[in-house]
Order: sequence, then C-alpha cells, then structure tokens
Amino acid sequence: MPIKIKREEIMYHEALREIKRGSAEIIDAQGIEKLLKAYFEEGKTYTVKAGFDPTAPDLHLGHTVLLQKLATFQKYGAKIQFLIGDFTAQIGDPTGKSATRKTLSASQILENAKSYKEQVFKILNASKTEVVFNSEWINHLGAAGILSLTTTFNVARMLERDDFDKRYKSGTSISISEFIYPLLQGYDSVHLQSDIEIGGTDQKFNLLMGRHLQRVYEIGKEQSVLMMPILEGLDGVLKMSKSLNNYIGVADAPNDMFGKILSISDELMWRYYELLSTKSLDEIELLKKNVADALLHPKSVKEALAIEIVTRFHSKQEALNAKEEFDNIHSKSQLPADMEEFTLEGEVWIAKALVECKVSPSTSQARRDIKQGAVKINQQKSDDEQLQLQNGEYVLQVGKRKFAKLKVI
RNA sequence: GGUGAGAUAGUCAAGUGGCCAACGACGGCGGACUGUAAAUCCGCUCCCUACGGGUUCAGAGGUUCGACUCCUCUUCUCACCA
Repeated sequence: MPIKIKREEIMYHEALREIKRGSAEIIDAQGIEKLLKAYFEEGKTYTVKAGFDPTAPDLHLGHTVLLQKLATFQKYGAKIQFLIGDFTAQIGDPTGKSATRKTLSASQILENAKSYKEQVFKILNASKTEVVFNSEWINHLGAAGILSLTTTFNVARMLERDDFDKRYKSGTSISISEFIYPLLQGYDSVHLQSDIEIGGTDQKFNLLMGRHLQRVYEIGKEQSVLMMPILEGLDGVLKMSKSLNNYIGVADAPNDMFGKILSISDELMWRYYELLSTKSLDEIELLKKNVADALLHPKSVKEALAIEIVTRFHSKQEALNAKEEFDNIHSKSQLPADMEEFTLEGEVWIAKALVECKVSPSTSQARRDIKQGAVKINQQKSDDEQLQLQNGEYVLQVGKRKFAKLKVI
C-alpha cells in the first residue's frame, strides 16, 4: 500500500525549502516551520518584518536580496511589515562602523524613504505589505519609555559587540545614542509583534535584540530570525556597494544593467541565481546540470538571468531591446543605437577630440590609447597620433565600450 | 604629559642627497584568446601636441649647484611609558 502524502504536505516542504534558500543563518527555525505549517493547515497568516535604513537614496541589487526573500514569504502566507527606520536613521546604525557616523536630517531621510517605496513594489506585492515608519511609535515612547528600554540591557554586553569593542579599546568615541540604536530597532519588533524578522548577517546583534525585547516585554512570542548573506559585487569578492563601484543599481538603465550582469563570472552567476532569481531551486539545478553536461551554453544562462532582472526593474520589452543592443555591439560589432553627440569647430587634433567627446580622460591617456591601437574612427583602427580631423562627421570609439559621435564644422 | 616610529601616486608598499615621475604588488585601462565570463599572455597607468616641458612624495619654511631623501616648525597617525 503506497503511502499517501497530502498535497499540503508537499507544498509545505517546497515552501520551507524556498524560504531557507540562500540564507546564511536561521535562529529558531522551528518557529518558522510552525508558522508555515499553521498557514498550510489552517490558513493562518503571520508577519515578517524587515527594516530598512533610509540613509542612502539609491538601492542596488544587494538590497534586493532581502526584498526577494520577503516576496517569497508573501507567496506563503506572510504579511510583510516593511519598516522604514526614519527615526533610527537619525541616530545611525553603528553596526560595522569604526566611528560615529553623522546623522541625517529628517527631510533627507523622508526623501530617501520616498524613492525606496517607488522601487520596492517592483518586487513586493503591495496588497500584502504594510509600510510603517518607526517614528510613529518611537516618538510616542517618551523619556520614560526610552528609560525603561535602557534598563533591559547592560553596557557590558553591549560592549561585547565586535565593533563597539574595537572602538572602546582604541578610545574611539561611542555615542550613547548608538547604544540605544539596537534597543530601538528591537523595540520595533515588540510594537509590531513580528513573528519573523529578516536581515543581513551583519545585523545579527540587532535582530537578536528584537527577540530579547519581545521576551522582556512579554508579548507572548519571540521572533524567529532569518539572516541573508551580503551579496558580492561585480568583482565576485567584495560586497556590493556603491563606494566600491561594483554595484548594479536598481535604477540603472536597461543597457547598463544587462551589460553589467553579463560581465559577471560564471561562478558568480549561480550565486545571483540563488539570491536574486525567482526561478525555483529545481529549475536552477536543472540549468546547472545542463551547463555541466554542455547542453546549455553558460552565456545563454547568464542572458536569461540578465533578462529576468532587467524585466523586473524595467520591462520585458526593454530587457529584450537591451539584449539586442548588446548582441549588436559585441557579437556583431555594430555601433550602439544612440551615442552622445558632440560638435567642434575647425580642424581638430584627434587626441583633443577624444577628450572633448569624453571618451578619454586626458590627452595623455588619449595618446596612449591611440598608440596601443584602442582607437577606432568610423570603425577603422587608427594609430596615427598626429591625425587632424577635417570637416565632417565621425564615429569615435575607444576600447570596446566607449563611443561618441563627433561633427566637425 | 613623556619618549620613539611614521605620513610616498586609486590602494598597499619600496626609495634614506643626483641614476626618481619615483621599484614592486593589487586595482584600473588597452590588446590577444573568448562568450565584453573566468583563467592566461602582452602593453599602458601624473599632466602637457611631447625624443622636450610642467607639477608631484602630509603642510610651511630652510640648508644645498641639486632634496622624496638633511634641518626647523605645524598638522595628523601609530607604538611604548605615566
């Protein structure tokens, strides 16, 4: 007699697998399992909180790892508490910081929060998402409320944190407000009665504070915590960040986004699949297998990823256009559809022209490029350093990706 | 507060009177090979219509024919002592 497995049972395991996908660490995984079970068996929903610090106006794919995870939770019965830490942003999260960071003005924070909201619903289902600002309740906490919060934790344990520890030992200043930051973030979980909180691995301390405070305030539950790894940037080694210039911004133009994704290594591609794609784990496994068996070319798998991601932030059509543009330029070595155009007067020395058209940073660099055969004029390689451009129209190219149109009059 | 060490190009890091626009590594750029992948190989990497010129080695002065290299002061960092 075959064992009968309920449909819900299969769905449940599938859901659990997708939720755990890519995670770096889960604290109280049983808690998550219980919530999921309750959803599949009784249709009970639960809340998942994720906090975002609106300190920088532009999101990149690294930030969207968490958003993708939230979207997964939404598929399986979660109500998302999308928390914008407008109050806490004024303090500044001390996590990983070697010095007190400067605080942001309230208006700056609001501005950033607005651009967040615009981007976020490209990934999240708005009807299952509640956007909340923590100033709503923290402002009403009052001095007494804050004071009672501070009695729940002690300085010695706070100083155990690596970042604080280092700063304390080296005599670098630590502001009292930075001690309060994790408490406030944790208090958010008390106020919101969150069942689960997700965040980056660097947020572990703050995330656990939520658990701690939920216990202290006796709200009858302790949130489970799911931590996601920090996404690697284009180089595949360092974390994705704007300051390292290895990021893909969610606001990047379709062509840029497509090109950047195609430029990552094959290895990194699988990482991005795991953390950013909505393809199921089984589908990804199959892709991997097909690539390993040489049934699929890795480049086409990467293209599929690029199309998926560009579509998410722009549109299917723009993604396909970007692919076509990319093929034209790189596979068929045609010219890009639109290039920046410049107009110069009189006879122009080629090195100057390259600088004026912003394809070279200096005439020295321009001359080097010419000497090295990196410069093409109207698709013809030109290594004449002394060339003077006469009246007419030219297409200038330096290297593989810098183009400009020049009109000499 | 006392003593010692140090601040060199995007980063790390040599150079301790002329051979230094400054070794090397990383990064970056370009070329070859490719799939604008990775790996590999080669070239370039302050500015200037240049076998030459200009401005650089924390900042300000000084010694010298000549200083990144020596002296003085200033600022900052680090180590040891109280």
